Amino acid sequence: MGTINISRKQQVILKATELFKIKGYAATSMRDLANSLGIEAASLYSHIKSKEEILQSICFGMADEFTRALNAIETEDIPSSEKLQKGIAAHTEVIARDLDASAVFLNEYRHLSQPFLRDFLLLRINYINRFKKIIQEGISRREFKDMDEKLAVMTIFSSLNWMPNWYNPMGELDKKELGKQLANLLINGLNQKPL
Amino acid sequence: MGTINISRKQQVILKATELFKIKGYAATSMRDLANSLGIEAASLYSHIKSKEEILQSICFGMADEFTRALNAIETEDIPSSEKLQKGIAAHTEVIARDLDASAVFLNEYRHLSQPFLRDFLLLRINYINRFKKIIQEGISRREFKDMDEKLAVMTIFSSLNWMPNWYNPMGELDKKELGKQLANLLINGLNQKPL
DNA sequence: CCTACCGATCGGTAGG
DNA sequence: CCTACCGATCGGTAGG
Repeated sequence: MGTINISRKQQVILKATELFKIKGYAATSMRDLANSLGIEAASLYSHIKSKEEILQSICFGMADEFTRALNAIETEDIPSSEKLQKGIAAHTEVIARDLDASAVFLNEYRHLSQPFLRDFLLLRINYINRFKKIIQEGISRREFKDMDEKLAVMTIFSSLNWMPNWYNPMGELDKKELGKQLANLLINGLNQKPL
Repeated sequence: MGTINISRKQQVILKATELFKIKGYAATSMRDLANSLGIEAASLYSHIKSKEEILQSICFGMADEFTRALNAIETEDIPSSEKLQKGIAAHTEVIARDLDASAVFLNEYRHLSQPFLRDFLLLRINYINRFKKIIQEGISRREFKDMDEKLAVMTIFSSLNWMPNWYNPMGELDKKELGKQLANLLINGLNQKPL
């Protein structure tokens, strides 16, 4: 339970996150993971209880990050478009901070066993509903156009959640700028504003 | 090679598509597939050569559908926003026509072995670049706002490609309306137009 | 962190 | 489409 053990466990989880992203959870074996850490497969089990425990810690850890990022924004008394813009920026920030873990969170959660899968899906639906409320509010205030709410919220999430598949943090677009441009594109569209 | 064999092979691929979507390619065993067809695992091999052959036929079949849907649109002499709107509608139509195969195409292609993976990725990058050109054209004509092109094209694709995760063809939003609303949201944004 | 090993399951073949 | 079976690999344990 000393510092060394804790740190080693984190190394294991970090490397597993990387492999789960690249190959997928099911196609990543404990031997793959052990090899890329330079140890034997059996040795992993002095750090973690099971393969799934790693997936659980990634999925629920990220769920917690997303949830907390939204907490501050939700109750502010500002226009819906500003609230949405801040929500998008917060979500983008969490993803950009850890692209590998985000990819696993987004694509591999389905390999959680019960009751973890059920719990995870509840957290996710709650989070989505909080964004949905912001959009509904904006529509009822006639700030946003009157459109299918599910389509609007899913379009926003999909745009944000595809990021791990293309965003290069070393590229010319930095995290802050990315969040701003994404929010602007979704709220104001691709077309030039009329003068 | 009679009609019965061909039809049975299609049944196998159809059921495999469904399972690959739900459980993922790696986590779906040939015994899972055989069981859900009511036969023994070994019997599958009189219809298909290997597990991966199924994945190949799904991935390359869908790639072909997407490519062909775009062909007619590209060369029309119309405003960029109209071209983009038609491209989005065509892409949406292909996805909505087969949500399961689309999900496999989008998420499971990475389990293709070489040289299939390489070929697949080439087809995909070509397709994305065709959309990118439409956007670049619109920006240079000052029809679209001046923004990061990669971000714009990735945002559009992500919105379209998330559909298999949420769209219910039995719901209140029909395919045509979906394509229209998606294109409208991406091109004009969520905000109300100023009067 | 290792050696040695477990029962279960994998994709696939032989032969009918 | 089946029975019978293959070698390889899986996640994980015992014991040190």
